[in-house]
Amino acid sequence: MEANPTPFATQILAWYHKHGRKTLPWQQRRSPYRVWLSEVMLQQTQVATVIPYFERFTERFPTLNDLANADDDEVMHLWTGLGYYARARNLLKAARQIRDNHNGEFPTSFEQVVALPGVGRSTAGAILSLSLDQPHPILDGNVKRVLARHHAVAGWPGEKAVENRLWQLADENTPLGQAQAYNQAMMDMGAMICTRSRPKCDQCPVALTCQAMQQQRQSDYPGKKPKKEKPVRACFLLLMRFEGKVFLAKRPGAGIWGGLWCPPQLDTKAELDSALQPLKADKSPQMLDPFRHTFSHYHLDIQPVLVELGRQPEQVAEQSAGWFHLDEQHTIGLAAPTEKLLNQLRQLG
DNA sequence: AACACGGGGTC
DNA sequence: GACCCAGTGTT
Repeated sequence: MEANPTPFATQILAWYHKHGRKTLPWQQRRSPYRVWLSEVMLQQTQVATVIPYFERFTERFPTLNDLANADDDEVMHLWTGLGYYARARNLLKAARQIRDNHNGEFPTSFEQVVALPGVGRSTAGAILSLSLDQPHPILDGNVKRVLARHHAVAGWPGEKAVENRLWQLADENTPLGQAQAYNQAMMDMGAMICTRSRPKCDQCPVALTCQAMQQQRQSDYPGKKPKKEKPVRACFLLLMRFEGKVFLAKRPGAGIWGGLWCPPQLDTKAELDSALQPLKADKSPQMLDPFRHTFSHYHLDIQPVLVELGRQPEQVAEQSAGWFHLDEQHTIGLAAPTEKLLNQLRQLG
């Protein structure tokens, strides 16, 4: 960390004061709680997507304590569609830790913040610098791209050596007394100027010293992740409908769609058949349009199967499962494909 | 269809 | 530390 801004930081700060973003929702009524929530939502997710989620979330849970006392399903419900649902589970876990171990006050030391579930080095630095102007560097995807290009850091940032070099550059350039403005500036630079494709180098405040620009190799930095073939898996999702209600079961906390409500998933035709066997169906099961859902590490080809039931099976005893009215308000978390399927059912009538 | 995006968990 | 896991929007 530098007491005096480097020439690079000076240019970045000057650009920020003229062109940076200062009206994002989490930049208003700035607090560690609001910045933490925004930073967790912004992990893997773009600003434009996050804004409406952030607004809904903070309206429902204005304070850390409101979140700590929230119902799990309601938190997952407000996260529906954002993806990476472990983030929401960690968020709630962290809120309860703060309530129980820190008297409900958001911790202000780096060690305490980075110890919260779902908060790593970069997110902890962002929370403390953006909300309290503490001097910590950050290294999110935007900052990585700006630094990798400016200093021509070759290689994929997922490799430890590359990541270490980028952290070193981030640390060296973060000005001690202006970490808040500088870190926000670097994120804005990555989002607005030094974009992944077609960077706006003509508007860049540090173009003159940019190594990638000098080599005309902007698109070579940062290095790309080595690609692996994604395996394809397939499953059936069983949509049982009875009097406008559909059957959903809550998935276990670990694994895909953890903590979300989902129609029964059958991995083979045999499993599907035995699931259909005991049902009193009005008519034969109907195959809906199949579609592909891609996770970070595999493709899932989903064949939805709709069964209209003549009566409601007595599975009520089962915990964490139940019948949900398609046309009534609910406060449970759904994965994006589940939401899509329920909307299809509403359309089908 | 390929790509990008921080952190957790497990060994 | 090295490795695997996790969803969605953009390009």
